[in-house]
Amino acid sequence: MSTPHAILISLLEQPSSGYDLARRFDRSMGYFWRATHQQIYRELGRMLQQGWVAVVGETAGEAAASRKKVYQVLPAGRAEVARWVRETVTDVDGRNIFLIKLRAEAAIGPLGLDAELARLIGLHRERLQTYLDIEQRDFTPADALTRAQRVQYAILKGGIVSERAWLAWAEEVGPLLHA
Amino acid sequence: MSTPHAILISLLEQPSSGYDLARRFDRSMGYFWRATHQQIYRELGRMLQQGWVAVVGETAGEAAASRKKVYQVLPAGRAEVARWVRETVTDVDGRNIFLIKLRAEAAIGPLGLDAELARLIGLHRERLQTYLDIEQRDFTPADALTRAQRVQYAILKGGIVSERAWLAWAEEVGPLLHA
DNA sequence: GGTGACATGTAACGTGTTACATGATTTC
DNA sequence: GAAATCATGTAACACGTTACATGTCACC
Repeated sequence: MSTPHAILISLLEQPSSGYDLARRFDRSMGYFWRATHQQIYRELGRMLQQGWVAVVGETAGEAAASRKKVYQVLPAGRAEVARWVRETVTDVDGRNIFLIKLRAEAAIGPLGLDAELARLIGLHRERLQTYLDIEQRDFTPADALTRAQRVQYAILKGGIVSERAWLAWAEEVGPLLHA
Repeated sequence: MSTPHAILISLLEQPSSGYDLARRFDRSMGYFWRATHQQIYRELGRMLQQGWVAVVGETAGEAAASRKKVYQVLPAGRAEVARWVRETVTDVDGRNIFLIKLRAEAAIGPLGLDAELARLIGLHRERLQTYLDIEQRDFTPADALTRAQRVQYAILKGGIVSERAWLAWAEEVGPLLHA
C-alpha cells in the first residue's frame, strides 16, 4: 500500500498528469520506487474517487475531453500522507518506503520522522549483529574454507556491507530530522 | 519469476518438505528473499507437474497420506537452475536475484557467473555516476541549501552510499567466480 | 486430554505486469 | 503526410498476501 502514497508525494512536489508521473517514476522517483503508467492511472482513478486528488481546471468542460489532465493533491490527500508517514513500519525492508517518507518530509515537512528512523536503525543493528554472529560461527577462521563456503561467506558479506552502509547513512540523516 | 528458482536452489542445498522450506525462507534465505508457505506449496505443486522436483520415497503408497513430503530436485530442475543462472538480468535492482544465483554457485557451481557480475557492475557504476552528476548539479556547494534541499540531498546520499557499498563488495566477489 | 509445534493445503483478494487499444499533437 | 512522442485508458494474467481450514504428532 505504498504506491498511492508515492504518487501523492510526487504530486505534492509538482501537480502533474498521469503521463508526467509515469515519466517521473522512470527517473528520479524510479531510483527507489517503481510504477508503470497502468498502475498510476489505476491509482489516480481511485484517489479521485476517495477525494485525495482532483483534476485542475475542469472548467473547460466537455471540450477538454481526451486531453491532458493535471492532478493536484486535496487537503484529504495531504492528511493521508501525514498519517501514513507516521505509520510504523516494523519491516526491515522498509528502506525504500522510508526514502519516500523522507521525500514527503522534504516537500511538506517536518513530519516527525525521528521515531521511525530510530526504529529502523534498531532493526538494522539487530540484523547486522545476526550477520556478524553467523560470520563468527561459520566462517572463522577465514582460511580453511571450501570453495562453496567462500561463496556463502561472500553472500553474507554482501549483507554485512549493506547493513553497515545503511546504518552509517542513517546516523548522518538523524540530525536533519530533529531540526 | 525468481521464487521457484529460489526454492529449487534451497532444495539443491538440502531436500526438504514445504514446511521446512517455509521456515528456511524465514531465516537465512529470508534475509534476501521472502516467500510464504502458501507461495511455496503453490510453486512446489507446479514444479512437481513440470518434472523439476519429485517427492522422495513415495513407495509408502496411500498410507503416507497427509504426512511429511520431502522434495528433491530432478535433473530437469537442475538444468533449469543452470539455465536461469546464466540468464541476463538487465535490471539494476537484480541484486537480490544475483545473491540467489551466488547461492546456486555455492551449491552446484561453478556456473559461469563472471559475465553476469560484470554486467551488474557496469549498471551500478552508471547509476552511481548519475547520482554523482545530480550531486554536482543540484547540491554543490553544500552550504546555502534550504531545509528541503538538505533532505533531498540526504535521499540522494542514500543512493550513493548504497551503490558504493555494492560496488566495493562486487569487486571483492569477482575473483571467487573466475576460479 | 490439552497445548503447541508440525505439516499441508484452499480461497479470496490486491497489486503488479504485459498486452492491447485509441487518439491527439508535434516534428520532419 | 508519416513517424515519433504525448496522453489516457482497458483487459487478462501472474504473483504475493491474508484469512481460513484441516489434521498429526509430541509432550506435559
